[in-house]
Parts: sequence; C-alpha cells; structure tokens
Amino acid sequence: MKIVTWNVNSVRTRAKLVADFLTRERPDLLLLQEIKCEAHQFPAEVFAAAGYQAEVVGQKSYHGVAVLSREAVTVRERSLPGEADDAASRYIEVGFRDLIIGNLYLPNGNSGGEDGYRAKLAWMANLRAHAARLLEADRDFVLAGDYNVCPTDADYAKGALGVDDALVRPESRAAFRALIWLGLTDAVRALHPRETIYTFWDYQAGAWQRDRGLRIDHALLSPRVAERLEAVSIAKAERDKPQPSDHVPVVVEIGV
DNA sequence: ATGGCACGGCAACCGTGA
Repeated sequence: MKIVTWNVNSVRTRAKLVADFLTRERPDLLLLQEIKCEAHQFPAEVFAAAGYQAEVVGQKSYHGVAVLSREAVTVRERSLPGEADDAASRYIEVGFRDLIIGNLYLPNGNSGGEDGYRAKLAWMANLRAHAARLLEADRDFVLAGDYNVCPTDADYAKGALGVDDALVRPESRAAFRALIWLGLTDAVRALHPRETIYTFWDYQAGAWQRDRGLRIDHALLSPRVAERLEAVSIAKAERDKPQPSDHVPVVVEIGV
C-alpha cells in the first residue's frame, strides 16, 4: 500500500494540485497537514471526483489535518490524546486495513517565545506517550506528517536555519530520538541513510533554487511495519510547479 | 550582504509559518 504525507499550506489554494497528484500517483492514503480551513470549507468535491473520500479536522485560518482515502477508514482520534480540549487541529488518527495511521502536524515552536517552545516539547511528549501505548497494545502503526524537526545536521542545508531555531534545538532532537528509541523506524532514513534529502524549501531567499532545504516531514513505522517497508520517495517535482506548497509529498510503500 | 515569500482574515496590514 502507498501512503503519502504532504503539508499543503492551504488545501483550498492547492486543491487542483492535490487532485492532480491523486490522479497520477493513486496513493491508498494521502495525509494532509496545514489545510488552513474549517471542515465545512474543505474542497471534498474536488477529491471525490478523483475517487477519494475525506476525513477532516479543521479550524479557521491555521493548522488543520485531513486524510484522503479510496476506501473507507475508521476515525480513531480527532486530537492527540493528552492535548487540551481547545487545542489546535493537529492530529487525526484512522484505522486502515490492519494498520493504525496517525497524521500529525507538530507545533513549529518558534512563535510564542519559550512558552511556545515548551508547548512543542509537551506535544512531542504526548506523541511519545501515545506511541508507547500503541506499542504496548501490540498494534502496527504509522505516525506520519510534519514533525517540524530536523533530526540531525544532515537534515538541513547549512545556513537554512539558525542554530537556535526550534526545528534544530537539542531538546527537539532529543524528543525525536525518544520516539525512535521506542523502537520506531524513520522510513526515509531506513532506505536512504546517507543521501541528502529535504522535504521543505522556504519561499524566501531563493531557497528552492539554491537547494537550501529542510527534512522535517517524516514517517515513523512500528517494528512490524518497518519490516514491510518496500520503498520511499520524495515527490520533489511538486515544488517546481506554479503556486506550490513549501513542502513536498513523502511517499511510503508498505507491503501487504 | 543572512534578506528576498505566502497564507487567511479582512478590507490595512498582521500573525504565523520554518
């Protein structure tokens, strides 16, 4: 099965781009982040025409996540367990065939000063606790999305970020490693351990043209799913299209 | 030279993003 994660930076602005991607790639699941709209504003009809149904967790203007699928999924969670009731729309989790799929948009952590940064770390601690519970329950799962963390210095271009940026701060990386140490596998690095790979290029400063990117969109796999990992690719061509998202799709293929 | 952009909401810029 083919599972794709893509931070689209407004699904309404890029509905046609997303529909074209669905038609071309035919993923089983497309996990979207930063849809930037409420559920009733989600352009479901555009994706229905391509043969996809949608489960949406939205809010006005910011954040928001959605799952597009060709076959029905069962929604398990509409927020990350442990989050406040009024939390931003950053998590949806579905059951798909034998798998649990978590679609996440992790807080950036650069706004709101140190309180904002602490909120990012708290979110990551909640995610770790949730993953630990799924492992305890012996479930097979994928946690994919925009993690807003460059796990190592190999995961961003020199000069693309300051050393104090929330995406590369040591505590952010430690929290990401804590997920890995549970026994999860970073799908991209499992199959491409040494390649320079980015999934985001800023709109500013000619970042795309100069290949000053970041690797911040990740798919973490539980142990048995990792053994079924067949292929990973980055749909870089999406970044070169008119009015692109600043992120590109990460494509993960898992055997039955 | 370390900045250059884009989004939604709203009707002039501003918060946010990474």
